[in-house]
Amino acid sequence: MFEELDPLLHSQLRLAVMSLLIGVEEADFVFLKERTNATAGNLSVQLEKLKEAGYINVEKTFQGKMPRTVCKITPKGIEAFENYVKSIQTYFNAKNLS
Amino acid sequence: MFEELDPLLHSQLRLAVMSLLIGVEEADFVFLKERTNATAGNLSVQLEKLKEAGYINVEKTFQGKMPRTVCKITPKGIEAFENYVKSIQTYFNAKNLS
DNA sequence: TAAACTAGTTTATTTTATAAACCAAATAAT
DNA sequence: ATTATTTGGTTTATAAAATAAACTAGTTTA
Repeated sequence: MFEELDPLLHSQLRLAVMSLLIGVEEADFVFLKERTNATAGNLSVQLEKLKEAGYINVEKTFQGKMPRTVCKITPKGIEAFENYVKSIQTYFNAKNLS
Repeated sequence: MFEELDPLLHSQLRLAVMSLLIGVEEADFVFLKERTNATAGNLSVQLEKLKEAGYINVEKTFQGKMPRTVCKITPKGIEAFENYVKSIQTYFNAKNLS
């Protein structure tokens, strides 16, 4: 009856990050940090997990002399996100099912 | 931008329980256990948390000689559930916002 | 009357989430 | 020029959650 909710996405911060990344070509650490209101430490940890899972790519570059970490959602990440959305919707509609 | 997700509902099992309870007048422990596929221990703990939060009422009765634990969602629980659904939807639509 | 089942609760363990502390380099102030 | 502050992070420690395993109390069945 209730589908498993992908534990990698069932996390407030990781879900927020994925929600942002799915709407843009790419986004850097600072942008994600500002938009999600996360602490840098927490964001760093959660980005690593999303990367580990193959849901995002993380590229470290330099912008002038300052480091820049750019993130981009992968096809696998898009699929996982869409699947998560579908799965959790079934919870919300549970009362309509047998 | 991203609303807080009620941590009491942002839990797979508690969300499943609330999804079930919102659709019925009441439900007992055994029913909830079967529908959610939870272990009894886990369900017991999570029901206690929902009760603590005032999201459900739990009544212990007897059915013949056997104990029976009946759960019922409260108005506060209904409100919290609807609010959670609304909040998480904003994540899914983040790409449409500024 | 012993074995197995029902309906749970309590406790212990593992996993997560999160913040706090830290680091290296860049820039600004004195 | 050297000290302070800021930027852009990572690592580590702690608190909270989820979960399973073990246990309890009573019932039914063999």
